[in-house]
Amino acid sequence: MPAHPAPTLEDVAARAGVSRATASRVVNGDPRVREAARVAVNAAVTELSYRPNRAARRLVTRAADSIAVVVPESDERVFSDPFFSGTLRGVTRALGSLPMQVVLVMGNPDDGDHRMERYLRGGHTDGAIVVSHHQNDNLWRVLAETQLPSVFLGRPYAAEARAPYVDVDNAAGAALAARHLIERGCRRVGTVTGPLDMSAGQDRLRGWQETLEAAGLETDLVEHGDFTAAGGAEATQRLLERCPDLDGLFAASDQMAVAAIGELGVAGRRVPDDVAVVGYDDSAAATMSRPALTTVVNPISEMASRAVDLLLRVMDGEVVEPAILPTGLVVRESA
Amino acid sequence: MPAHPAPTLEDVAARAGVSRATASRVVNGDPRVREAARVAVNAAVTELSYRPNRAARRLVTRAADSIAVVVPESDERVFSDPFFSGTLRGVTRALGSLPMQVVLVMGNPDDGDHRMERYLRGGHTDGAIVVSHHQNDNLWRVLAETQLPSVFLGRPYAAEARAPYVDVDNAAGAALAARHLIERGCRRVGTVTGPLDMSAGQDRLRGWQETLEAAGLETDLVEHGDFTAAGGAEATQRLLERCPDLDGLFAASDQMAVAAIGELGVAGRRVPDDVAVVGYDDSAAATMSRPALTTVVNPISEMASRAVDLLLRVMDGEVVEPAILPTGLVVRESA
DNA sequence: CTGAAAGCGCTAACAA
DNA sequence: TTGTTAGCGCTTTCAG
Repeated sequence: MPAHPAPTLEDVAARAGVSRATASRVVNGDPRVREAARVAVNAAVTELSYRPNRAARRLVTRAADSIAVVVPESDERVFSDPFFSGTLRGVTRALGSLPMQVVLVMGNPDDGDHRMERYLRGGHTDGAIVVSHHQNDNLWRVLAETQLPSVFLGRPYAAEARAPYVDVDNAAGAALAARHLIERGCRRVGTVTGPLDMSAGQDRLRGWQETLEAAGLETDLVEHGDFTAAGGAEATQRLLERCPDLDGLFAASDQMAVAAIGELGVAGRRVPDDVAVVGYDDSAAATMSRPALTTVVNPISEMASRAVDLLLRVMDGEVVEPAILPTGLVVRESA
Repeated sequence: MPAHPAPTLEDVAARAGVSRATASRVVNGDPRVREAARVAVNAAVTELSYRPNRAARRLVTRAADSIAVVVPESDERVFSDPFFSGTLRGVTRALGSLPMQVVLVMGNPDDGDHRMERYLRGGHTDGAIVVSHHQNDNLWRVLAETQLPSVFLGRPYAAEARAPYVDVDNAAGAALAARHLIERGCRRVGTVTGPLDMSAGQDRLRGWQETLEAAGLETDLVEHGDFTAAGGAEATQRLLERCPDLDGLFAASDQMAVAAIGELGVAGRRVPDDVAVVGYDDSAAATMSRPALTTVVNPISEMASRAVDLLLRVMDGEVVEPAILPTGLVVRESA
């Protein structure tokens, strides 16, 4: 076995004929070093293929170096919903060139396996962004207890969770969708909701409901979905059974909206002529769908950058306020 | 600003009235401590909400604590192909309760952005598992230069890459598929390949080719795909144009096979009656597809555990041999 | 511009 | 069973 102990800064310094301090300066790009010394050190570094020991460096600089993106969902969900890839991408981008690792922590805390909680309590990361928080996942409690700097992407469900968050006004977004449907002339407007143990699911339902009520329409056409295509398809079927003369539909995610359009097609309804459909997210699927989806904008990557921004500040010990981002409606073909 | 400096083991020890060493023992679960001391220390830990400093611990134990799963693909790809979620899940499982972080490093090295290389060279992780390595991604070179312990999941394309890997015999798998098609009576057998800048793509093509040749059949019906559904659909269309009497099809991934079945349906062909289709991966999509997919088993999660196993040993300084896992064919409805 | 020296917080012999 | 004592490899004053 290569009993080669990894070369240390000491070795580099020796080889370059300078002190450890000077070697350190060169390695870290400190300008106050003579050219000759710099060259010598750099040469030694490559010859020895020296790599600084992160732990040692970190111990003294006290620099943070990893944040967790926490997603209390099965890895299956995580990898099939574009929402998560968008978030992860946004986080990565926002971190830019900061030398910080992003650790993706997935897992369903419901099914007895407490790996996520253990991980978070283990102090393996310097901060956390919680992405798809549900009513019962207790994440806010764990986070509060460990005092791990953290921010929620999406308002936490529990009011006790006094953690900073970034969100959009989901109710307002849903209201936009409902209003568009009503103004289009729809009178039997249904909705396929998101998970109701998430604030986004609740808020979107509420926005739809209040808008319909204000217009004097019935709000009984509610079917529960879970943001996934499969869930959306089933919910649409149920809606169609209950109300064959449905003429407008608000789905709380694009994935569900696309599935709904498929289901509607199977049932012989034309979109938007027979049933107008509005989705939520303005994901890639919205433009690729036939007909293209009218949908509410969910600024995922902005939310991700804001979350990173907040988190960095929390890690700095700052006290920050929640951020609410604006939303809007994109009108395409489906409504 | 909570100018609170984080409590150290020293503080805990003081509060518990023991020495730092004893406190350390308690924190690390060393059994050789008196019950009273243990209780006192634990109390102090919670009161002070003490969390060990990882950097300090690591500095002395020299224990590794994070490995990268490197995927030179766009995040879009990564999040839409079940192969990657399977791999990631397998890696996570195999790591079990080892206190090691898994860092997902994605990115397309082709498009000028060298973040991945920088990251790898930055020494941010203690090892790497490279998942979807392409001919030109130069990963093996970077890895060799940095001497970062690493293993490839899938044989590296470049012969110069003398890194350990785990793989299945992709050619044998493809041969299984081709033979099944031939024995079924197919005479005009086409294939939709994977990316040909990956060893898996190449090997599967070769296995198909050799088997057809051995049976005295034509091997001209080759269309290039890229493992994705969209790529598979397009390739199938081209195949159908070139050869309307196609009666057998081997697709190098389940995603492409499912897309092919869809495309075949659009073109008025019945599966398997008019065209028999065999996929590759035995992913979840294979059982959900209508008709259910006959497909070659790709033991993703076993490969992932083996990769972890090898990597751990490489990180220990051991020299390891590549591992080749067995494969097989699962016959369902599509062929 | 450079070097000497002082730790960062922790674990692991070694003694007691 | 416990405490004492050395560092782990690095950065950073502080003198020179």
